[in-house]
Amino acid sequence: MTRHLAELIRFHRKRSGLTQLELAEMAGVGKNLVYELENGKQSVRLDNLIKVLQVLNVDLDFQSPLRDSFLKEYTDADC
Amino acid sequence: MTRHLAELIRFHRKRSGLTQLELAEMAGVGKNLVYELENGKQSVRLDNLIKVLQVLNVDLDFQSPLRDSFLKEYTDADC
DNA sequence: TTTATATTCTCTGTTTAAAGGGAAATCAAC
DNA sequence: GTTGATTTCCCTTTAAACAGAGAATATAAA
Repeated sequence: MTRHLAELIRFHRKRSGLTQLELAEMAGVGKNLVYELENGKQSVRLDNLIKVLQVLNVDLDFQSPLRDSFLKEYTDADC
Repeated sequence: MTRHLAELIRFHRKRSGLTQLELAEMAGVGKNLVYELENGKQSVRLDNLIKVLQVLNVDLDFQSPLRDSFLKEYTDADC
């Protein structure tokens, strides 16, 4: 799953014609972090990951197996 | 966006009938981390976030605006 | 009310992510 | 081959994430 993330980042970076260093600078993170992201490091900080993904125009979202219809009605209640 | 994440975690935790402490123990993280997640802390570690989301049966995925058809043909090439 | 439970929010020590530098290794084009 | 660019991987330092404990503040039920 994070192997997938690593490949995704490298894929989109290359597709954007950026080097690791360029991506790092655009994202405002260190060059080593981009290298580590592309090599499957799990324990990166979420905010740094998001900064990198934003440069690549990739956004992450959260999937629940619950039906939308159920979530909606559940949310309309208090909770 | 991370405000959204915070609410999402709290929502699914409550829906699961878990306390912050119980969720933390099931996920193998500290109780403070769950509290911080539910209060929008951005700089959490990705692996810890994933552990919490797994307990709640929420998975995260990555969305690219590129058409799947384009991605497929692009992947079939080298890159 | 009282009691129990949950959450909020502090503090402290340990661990480690991250940055920056640098050098070897890999890759590319010429 | 040579050259230049990129990536890999090392090191050191600094900042901060994290865990765990505890206390104060809700929250809710009896």
